[in-house]
Amino acid sequence: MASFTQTKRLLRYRMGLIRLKKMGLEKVFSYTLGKEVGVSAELVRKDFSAFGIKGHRRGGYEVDDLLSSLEKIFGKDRIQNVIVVGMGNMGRALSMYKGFREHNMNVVAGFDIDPAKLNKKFHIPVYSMESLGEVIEAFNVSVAVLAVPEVAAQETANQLVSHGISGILNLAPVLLKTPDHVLVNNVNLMVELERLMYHSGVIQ
Amino acid sequence: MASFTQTKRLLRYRMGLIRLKKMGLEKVFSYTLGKEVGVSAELVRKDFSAFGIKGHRRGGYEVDDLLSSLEKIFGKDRIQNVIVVGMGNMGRALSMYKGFREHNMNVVAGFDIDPAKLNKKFHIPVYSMESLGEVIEAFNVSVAVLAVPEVAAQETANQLVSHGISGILNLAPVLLKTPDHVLVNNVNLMVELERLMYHSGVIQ
DNA sequence: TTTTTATTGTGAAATATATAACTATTTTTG
DNA sequence: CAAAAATAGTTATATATTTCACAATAAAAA
Ligand SMILES: NC(=O)c1ccc[n+]([C@@H]2O[C@H](COP(=O)([O-])OP(=O)(O)OC[C@H]3O[C@@H](n4cnc5c(N)ncnc54)[C@H](O)[C@@H]3O)[C@@H](O)[C@H]2O)c1
Ligand SMILES: NC(=O)c1ccc[n+]([C@@H]2O[C@H](COP(=O)([O-])OP(=O)(O)OC[C@H]3O[C@@H](n4cnc5c(N)ncnc54)[C@H](O)[C@@H]3O)[C@@H](O)[C@H]2O)c1
Repeated sequence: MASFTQTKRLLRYRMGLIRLKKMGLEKVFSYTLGKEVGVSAELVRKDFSAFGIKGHRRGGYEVDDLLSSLEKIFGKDRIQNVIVVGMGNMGRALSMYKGFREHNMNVVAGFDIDPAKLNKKFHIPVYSMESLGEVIEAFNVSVAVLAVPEVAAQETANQLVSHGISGILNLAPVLLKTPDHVLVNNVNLMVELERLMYHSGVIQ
Repeated sequence: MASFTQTKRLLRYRMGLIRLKKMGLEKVFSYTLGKEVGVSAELVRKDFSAFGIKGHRRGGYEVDDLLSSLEKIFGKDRIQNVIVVGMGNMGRALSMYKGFREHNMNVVAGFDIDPAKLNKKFHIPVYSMESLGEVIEAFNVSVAVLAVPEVAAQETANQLVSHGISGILNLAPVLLKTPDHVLVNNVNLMVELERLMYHSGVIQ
């Protein structure tokens, strides 16, 4: 299977292609797309080649063909259901984000331990943690976004795993211990900001 | 200078060490810390070695020494001021996040183009874009978080650059064109979720 | 005190990732 | 129609990153 980094690029090509298509482009060259997403032309071609995506020599790639190939690779013909656990500042922001829906990811429900956060009339329904199993089954959910405080992250992850979740997008700044069949993708915004400061020369 | 990936690890060591210290640890071994943050023991040692951080043969590393070394490297003895541009769902969540302050990053102000979002009584003051230069200068800000819609991202980034910002944490799913002296760190949460789905075997 | 053990520090090897250089093919031009 | 130009596809090379292997050394045990 593709590497994690390569997958990231392919998904960015897809986003870039959607933009280019909106601007009226019907075909792209490797360097056009590369420039759009910040990747060298050679790497664009290599990535496509690795996935068996063909262009036309001297003619570039058909935008629609590329998009449908990528759509197939990433299962974008179907809608993927997702849940958000922890409906605080971050969880609410994510649950209201329109971008997910536009890319066929559907946040079907939120969960929280705090009774004050439970709300059936919110943008999406927010349930107590007891309903986790039920909702996961009903909506055939296998991926969850974890947005609970650091101290609760591991315990909550355990609950998710025990209810059959196999992918966690973890926003808490802590490493989760999970079984091998569960994949965790950590996004640590503090670290992202801190290293930006360091490398942009703000420090010292 | 260190690579971007290495810096990320060092910052995660720091967070892990803070946790371990809270749990009462006074010294750590490379494999203890490695386990805490998900890095091999060898790499932990190499990273420290690369920054001239010394441990004790057979005695591990002193937690306090490590933390103060890392604090020095990342300028954590001073408070770094940050602004958030785009006070929508994501911008507001970030501006209210306590974690930044706990790690000596201070979100001093928010900015928005929408008059309805302007508010001096919010958790942080929210200004119109006209005040950008003034606030950046007053608080000596060099790093900004960009949380405006995709279509406005490039234009807004240009404004930031023209006011002297040299680091941008970009949350919009688009590549920004900036001069060489400006560093952009892109965090694309959609791509992070999509590739989690792909690699966790949800797709197909 | 000597031996054993545990752990750091680091050079060598392996692996992964990206770039460069080249070939093949198609289109365009003269 | 032949030559030139442009671009995909691919192989070779370079660079970056991680792991392996082990010497050095300090602490603990005998
Ligand atoms: N807000 C941000 O901008 C931001 C930035 C970077 C990282 N993060 C991380 O994202 C996570 C969420 O941050 P936040 O600012 O939204 O926090 P928050 O405190 O606003 O919200 C956390 C929510 O989780 C709920 N919760 C607590 N324990 C729970 C449990 N055991 N089970 C289910 N729900 C539980 C709380 O009731 C609350 O609603 C944290 O780990 C934080 O470190 C947030
Ligand atoms: N909300 C999320 O969970 C989420 C997730 C992933 C990515 N993002 C990205 O983060 C960015 C912000 O998302 P959001 O959900 O907060 O959007 P939002 O629409 O809720 O907020 C955007 C804010 O930016 C302001 N704005 C618009 N144009 C501006 C301009 N030219 N200058 C200054 N301010 C301007 C708007 O008034 C609004 O307040 C988007 O690029 C989005 O794609 C958001």
